[in-house]
Amino acid sequence: MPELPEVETVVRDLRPLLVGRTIRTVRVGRRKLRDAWKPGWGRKVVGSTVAGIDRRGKWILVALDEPLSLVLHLGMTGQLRVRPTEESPEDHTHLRFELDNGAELRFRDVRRFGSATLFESRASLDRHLDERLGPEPFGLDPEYFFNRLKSSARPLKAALLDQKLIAGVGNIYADESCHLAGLYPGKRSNTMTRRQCEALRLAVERVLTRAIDGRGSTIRDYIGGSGLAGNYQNEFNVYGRTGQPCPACGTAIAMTRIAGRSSHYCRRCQA
DNA sequence: CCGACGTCCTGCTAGC
DNA sequence: TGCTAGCAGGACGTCG
Repeated sequence: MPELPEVETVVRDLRPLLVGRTIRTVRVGRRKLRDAWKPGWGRKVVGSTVAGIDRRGKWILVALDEPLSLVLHLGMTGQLRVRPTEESPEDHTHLRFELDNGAELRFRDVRRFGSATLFESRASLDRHLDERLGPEPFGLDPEYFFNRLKSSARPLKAALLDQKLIAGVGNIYADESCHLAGLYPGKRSNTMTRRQCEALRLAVERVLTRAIDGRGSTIRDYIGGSGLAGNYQNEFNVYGRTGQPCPACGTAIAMTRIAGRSSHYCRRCQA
């Protein structure tokens, strides 16, 4: 579920609750996440103090005592929250990091597409991120964006979901960005003009910024690090609005399958 | 190399 | 009311 705005919200929510706290114990659930938490990591993490928490694309990076980093991905249904230790954990809670103040960080993920791993050097963390992620969408170089889009015949939708091209965009914000830019998500990316690339680049920035301002979007599972739901789902122009009127022109929003994902758009506004 | 598609997993719900 | 096929915000591997 969570795309960049949701991950950013989780990180901002958790920062004041985690930074400066020391990890006392780690408890691991039986069922495996996509990348299994390795036995032995718990021992390495205990006694570490959280130095910071940040985001890169949809990845959450928790800096511990040098050179350790806890790296989490929420997948489709991941939730990361701090709760009182005495409160019994919900089903599908896979990891619990007990802190030094009577609270614990909990990672819960119903579908288990998420992951939680420990990196033991700055170099290995950087390699992991560099192998998977392109630049962040904010302040993206227009020339880079244009060149990358021109070099591939895949649909725009596939390009926007490609984390190596831009980090952090997912299905919701790809659709919303295409609508704001007036571009059909199935349009071949190598048919884009410079002007269209620029419109798309700015649309992505604007949509993501507004979504962050709204604390992300809650469709079903998403909650922030403090347990609050997002609000941006109320601002959607196309996503999940099949058959409802386009806010710009009133035409019924259409839905189709592009790049293997449900894609929502306005036939009239987007070409 | 590229793009299309299947797969991982569980829970909810639309439709019968 | 009860059942089930299909779908869900992501990422990665495989196939042609």
